[in-house]
Amino acid sequence: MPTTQDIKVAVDAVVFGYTSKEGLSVLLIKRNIDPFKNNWALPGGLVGNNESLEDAVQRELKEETGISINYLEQLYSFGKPGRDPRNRVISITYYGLVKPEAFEIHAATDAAEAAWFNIKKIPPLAFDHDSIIIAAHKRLKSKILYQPVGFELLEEKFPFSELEKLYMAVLDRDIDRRNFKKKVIKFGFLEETAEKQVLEGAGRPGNLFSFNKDKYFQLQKEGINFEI
Amino acid sequence: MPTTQDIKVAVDAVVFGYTSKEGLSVLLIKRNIDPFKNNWALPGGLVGNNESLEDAVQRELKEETGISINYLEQLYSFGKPGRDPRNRVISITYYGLVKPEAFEIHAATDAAEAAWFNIKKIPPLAFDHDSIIIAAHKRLKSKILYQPVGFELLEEKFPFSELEKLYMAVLDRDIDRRNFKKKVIKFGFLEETAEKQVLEGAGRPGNLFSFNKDKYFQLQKEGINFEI
DNA sequence: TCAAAAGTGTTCTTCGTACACCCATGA
DNA sequence: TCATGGGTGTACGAAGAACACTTTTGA
Repeated sequence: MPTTQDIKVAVDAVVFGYTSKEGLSVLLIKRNIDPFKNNWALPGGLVGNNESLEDAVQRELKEETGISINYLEQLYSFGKPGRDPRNRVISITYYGLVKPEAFEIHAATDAAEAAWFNIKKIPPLAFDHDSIIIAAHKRLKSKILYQPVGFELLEEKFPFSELEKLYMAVLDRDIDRRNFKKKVIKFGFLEETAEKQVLEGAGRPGNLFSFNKDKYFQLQKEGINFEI
Repeated sequence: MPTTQDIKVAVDAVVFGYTSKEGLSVLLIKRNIDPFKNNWALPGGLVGNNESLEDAVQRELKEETGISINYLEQLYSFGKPGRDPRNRVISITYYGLVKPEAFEIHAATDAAEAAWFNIKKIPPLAFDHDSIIIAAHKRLKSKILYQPVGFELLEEKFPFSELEKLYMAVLDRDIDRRNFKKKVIKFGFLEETAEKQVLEGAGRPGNLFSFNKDKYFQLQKEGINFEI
C-alpha cells in the first residue's frame, strides 16, 4: 500500500430476545455522542488492541446495555468506505440470543438509553444498522431451520405452544401445530416435565417442556433438518 | 478505549478451482517476505484506505496471482490477538470460485510463486490459513447443497458427468448418477445442447449441457434444496 | 355452558433411495 | 469384441402436508 493504513475496527451486535407478549425483538441503544447523536443504533464500539472480537462484543453490551449473553455468533463484516461519515470504520457484526429474563435491561454509562424493539417496529437507525438487522434476521430465519437455536430464546421450562409461537414469529408465517410437534418430538431433545403451565386467561393449561442438553448440543453440532 | 486503536485490516481469499483431472483445488502463493517467508499462504493483504473489501481482494489476487474471479463471497473474519506474530491483524476472509480457464496462473510481482493445490494435498501454511481453508471448504460443501454455485466452477458447456464429479469432489462422497441427474434436471436451469463431448479415451461421448442464466440466477436468489 | 387453548391420529401425496440393463464409442 | 463411460425407468419406503374432534380449564 502506498500510504499508511488508517482504518478503525468496530464490532456491533444484533441481540434478539423473545416473549410471546413482545414477539421477536432487537436490543437498541440511543446514541449520546456524534455522529448520529440521539439516533437509535446497534450496541457496539471499537475493538481494544488486545481484545478478541467476541470479548469486545460482550464488553460493549455490558457497558451500553448491562446485559450479557450466552449465544453469540459472527454475522458479517461491513466495510464499505463511507459507511461511517467521519472515519473509515469496518464493523464486524455479531448476532446474539438472550432468554426472556434478560429483557430486563439498564441503560448504562455509554448510552443515553437502551430498549427492546419488536422486529417489525424498528425505528430509523444510525449508519447502515438497518441493513445489519435485516441480515441478522435473515440469518436467524435460516439458522432456526437447521439448528435448534430457538431454545436459546426460551426459558428453562416452557409450554409447547411457546416454541410454536417463537417459530412463527421468527419465520413470520403459520405453522401446523400438530405436524410441528410431531417433528420436534422425534428429534428427542425435548423432555416433558410433570409440571403444567400457569395460566393467564382461559384455555387448557399445557404441559411444560425442558430440553435435554446433551442431545441438544449434539444436534447443534450435527445440524438438523427442520424444514417446518 | 483508553489507548489509540492500532489494528490492521487485511483480506485473504480462498479461491477454489476445479477440473476433473486436478480435482477441487485451492490457489496458494509462496510468501517472499517475512513473517513466514517461503511458506505457502492464501493470497491477500492489507486493505487500502479508500478501497472496498471486495476491491481489495480482487486487487490482491490480481497482483499476487494474476487472476480475477467472478464469484466472490465473504466467509468469516478472523481476529484473535496473536494470529499474526508481529502486529494485531484482523483478516476478513473471502472465498471465490473460478472456471477452469483461470487455472492458468502467473506468479506476479508480490509473490515469489503461485500454484494450485488439490484440497487434499494442502502444504503447511502461514498464519492460521489452514483453518481458513477448512472453513471455506465447509462453507462450499454446505452452499453447494442449497445454491447452484457449482456451475461457477465449470466451463460454459460440459458433459453431465462433469457436474457429478464436481459434486463428488466437493462433498467427498459418492452420488448416485441417475438420482442426481433426475434431481438436477427437475430444477430446470440446465439446457441440453446439440453438441457432444469430445473424448479423450474410450466410452460413449456425453451430451453437453449449458445453463439457463435466468433460471439459474433466480434459483441462486431463492435457494434450492439440493440434498443429494 | 361457553370460549379458549391443548392434546392427539389418519390419510394422501411427494420425494428420496436403491437398483440393472442397454447404447455409443475407441482401442 | 471388449472395455469404458453414458443414457434411462421402476418399485419401495419414508417423510411431509392436510386435516377435525375431544379435553381441560376459567369466566
